[in-house]
Formats: sequence, C-alpha cells, structure tokens
Amino acid sequence: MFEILKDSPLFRGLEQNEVDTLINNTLHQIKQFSNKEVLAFSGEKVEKAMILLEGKLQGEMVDLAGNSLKIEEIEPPQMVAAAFLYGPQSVFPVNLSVLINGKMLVIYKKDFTKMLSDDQRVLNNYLNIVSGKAQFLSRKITFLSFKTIKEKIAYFLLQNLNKDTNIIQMNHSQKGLAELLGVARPSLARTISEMESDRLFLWKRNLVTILDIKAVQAVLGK
Amino acid sequence: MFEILKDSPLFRGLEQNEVDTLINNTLHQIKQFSNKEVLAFSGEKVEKAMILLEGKLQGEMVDLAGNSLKIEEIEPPQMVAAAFLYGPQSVFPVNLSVLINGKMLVIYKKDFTKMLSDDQRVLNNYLNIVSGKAQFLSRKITFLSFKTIKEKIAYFLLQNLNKDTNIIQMNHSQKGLAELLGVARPSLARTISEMESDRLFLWKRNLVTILDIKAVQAVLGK
DNA sequence: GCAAAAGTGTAACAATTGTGACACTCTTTG
DNA sequence: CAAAGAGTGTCACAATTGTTACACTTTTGC
Repeated sequence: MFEILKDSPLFRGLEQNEVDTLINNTLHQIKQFSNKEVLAFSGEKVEKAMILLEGKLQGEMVDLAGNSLKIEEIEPPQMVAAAFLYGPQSVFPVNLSVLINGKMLVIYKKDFTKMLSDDQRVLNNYLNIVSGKAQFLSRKITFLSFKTIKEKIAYFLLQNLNKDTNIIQMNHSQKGLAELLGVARPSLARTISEMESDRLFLWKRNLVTILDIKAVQAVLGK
Repeated sequence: MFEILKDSPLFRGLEQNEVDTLINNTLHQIKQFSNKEVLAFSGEKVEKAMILLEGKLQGEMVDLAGNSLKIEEIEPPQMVAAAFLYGPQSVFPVNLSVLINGKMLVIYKKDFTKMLSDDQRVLNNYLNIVSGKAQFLSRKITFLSFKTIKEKIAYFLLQNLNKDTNIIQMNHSQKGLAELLGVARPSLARTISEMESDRLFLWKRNLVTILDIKAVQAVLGK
C-alpha cells in the first residue's frame, strides 16, 4: 500500500503485508498539504495520529512579536506530534507548518489506540518513539541553556561532527541555524567570525572544517 | 505493602491489593538515600525504573563552569526519569540529587517491562506519564525561549496564578526561581524591583499579589 | 534565644547580545 | 542569461544581562 510506512519507526519489525493489514483494519485518511500552509497552531488539541508520507514539515514556536524558534524539521516517514497525542495536556506545543508539499496518513486517536492494542510490537515502537521525543526535547533544553553563542556553536559542532574527517556538513543556513539556536542572525555571524579568527574552524557555506578540536571542546569546558 | 504506591500515576485505576500483587510478582528493591547525595550523573545509563516513596529529589543540569539550571523537583509518588528508560538514548539528562532524605522503589528494566506487559492499565498509565513528561519538557522550552527576564517572570506568574484571588503563593525562593529561569539572581531581583515600580505586582517573600494583570499579560503580548 | 547559614536588595561596572542598516554574493527561476 | 530572492559579512549603537561586592534581613539548627 504505502511502502514507505514499513520504514517508519512505528512499524519497525513488521513485514509489508502486516503493515498493510494493520492499516486496512484501521480507519484512516490521506491528507494533502501544500507550501507555506500552517497545518496546526500551537495550543490546538491533538486528536489524530499523523505519519508523514511525503514532503517536509517544521515545528516552530512563534511569539507574539513574530520571533520564531525552530524546534525541529519532520521528514517521512516520521510521526508528527507523537508525544502529544496522549498525556494530560494533548495540545500542539508549536506551530506546524509546511516546508515542502506532500501528504500524510491520518488516524484518529480512538482508532490509533485500537491499533496499538492490536499489535504489541507497534505499541513497543510507539513507546520508544515517545521516549525518544522526550529525549530530543531534553537535549534541546541542554542546548538552550547554554548561555553564550560561542557555547551553542561549539556544542552544535561537536554534536554533528564526523570524527574521522573533522568536517561538518551543515544542513542549515546561518539564518536557519540562528533560529535553531534562538539567537539573532548577525550576532551568530559575528561570533562565527570571531571563532574563525581564533583558528577554531573554517566555515565555508555548507562546510565547516574543525582546525582545533581541543579549543572547540574547551569552549564548553570552562 | 506501600500504600503510597496506589496514588502513583503508574498505578492509577488499580486497587491496593492489585498493586501489591503486581509488586510482589516483580523483582524489586528499596533504596535509601540521604541528603546532598547525587544519585545519578548526567549521561549515566538508566537501567532501572524508580518510584519515589519518601523524600524529595531534584534534577538539574550542571555545566562545567558549575552553573546549574534546575529542571524539576520530584516528589512521591512520582516516577524518576520515566521518559528515559526506553528510547534510543536511555541516559540521565540531568544530575539527580537529593533534597530531602527518603527512599525509593527500584525495579530493573527487564522486570519493569514484564510488569508493563502483565497489566494493560499500567502500560496505559506509563504511556501517559511519558507523554506528560514530553509535554513538561516542551513547556520548559517555551519558558527558556522567552528572551527577556520580564517575559519569563510574566509567564511564570500567569502560569501559577490563582485567578480568583490574583495572588500567587511562591514555592521557590528568588534564588531558586533564578535557577529555574536560568538567569543570574541579582538580575532577577533587579527586574522584579523594576516591575514593582511599574505597579505590575507586589512581591513579598512568598506571596505575590498581581496589581495590574493586563499589564502583566502585555509583557508577553508585544 | 542566639549564632550561623541562607536569602534579599542594591549598586557600579563589564560583557554579551540584539537592532537596523547596507553592500555584497549566491542561488533560483522564468 | 537576467532579475529577483535569499543568504552573508559587517558596522555602530542600544539594550539587556551578568559579575562582584556588601550591607541587611530572615530562617534554621542547636
């Protein structure tokens, strides 16, 4: 049916035909979405389980002044708002908006709950997804609680470093990174420039080459 | 056996004797802990489910400079590190230290997993706990992503406001609040003082009286 | 009830970050 | 290939927050 579903964390360990059977036994629908659309606003109730099939979404916090903090990007075949379907306060924590057109599988909570109880493996997978989500948020907090921009940069680089090559392939523009770190874009550029002057790394567009890894680590260790 | 367990979110909906039976069928131990002890360091693997029976714990992030950010306080009969037992990276996200002497129930992961599959209700409860944890962390991020200290104060007050009385009973000292908000203590005091001068509220030790709630809301809305 | 410890108010000053602006470069797309 | 759009480097300046210090008050523990 949807081949990509077999690769979803939710269906790990299941065969294609098992996934198909499960989906066919569950009420569901396919929702198309297109560019720049906002699929859900922060505070809205989460009533459906959603699995992204195509396209790309992002969750971002937007304050009333219009400043935004990008929390995460969601790509297929990830679940959307997985950790916010159950629990005491099941509302979207962020605005959910479209980066790239696509579609997703939608299952209402009641039917999703039934599906979980129908298959022990899916339930286990879901538990892992939700735990993983909490762990992701926890790392995000680690991140936000670093005080200085230098610390944030150092932490980000060390997290994404390929240890063999000392090279980091950046998935974000400086603008995007500034949003991710929750700092102003020119401030980020200035700090990067300072750290380059100190010979910690070379920052060329999408490619960052670490020159002095001990110095980068020292930013966090003092 | 342990009466307090019946009130634990994990065992919601179960009778005392059902809880007793479940615990008796599960390998477990009781761990005592005493003041100022650090029970686990950030990064350590989480291998046991823990339910606090007596005393009080706190989770705090400590960076290498010694600065700390208090994430939460844990009181009986809450679970400890519930969202970090499963998932891809099951390690403590914070230092777990003792605020008040006490004891906790400890169940190794393998045995805990068995208990979850033995009782559907406990499993459901656990799912709600983990989701709730993710939601808590998400709110924490909301919090940390407010830029100015004024915004943080306003948000905190509005979250804890008793809407009938316009009074907030503070559970934290200014020192503790500063840690919670991730700001320096004198900076917090200064900002509180400014907001008092602007007649937004009166801050007397443990009691905060809101004088102009619209003005407090306006701090967040502009 | 008294001494010690913890918490609070406040100040001057330093450090960091944000703002707004502008020129420039790179990428996209018709 | 040209124009438009998005991203980058950089600046001067403003605003906010942190640091350190010290006197004072409140709470705790014996």
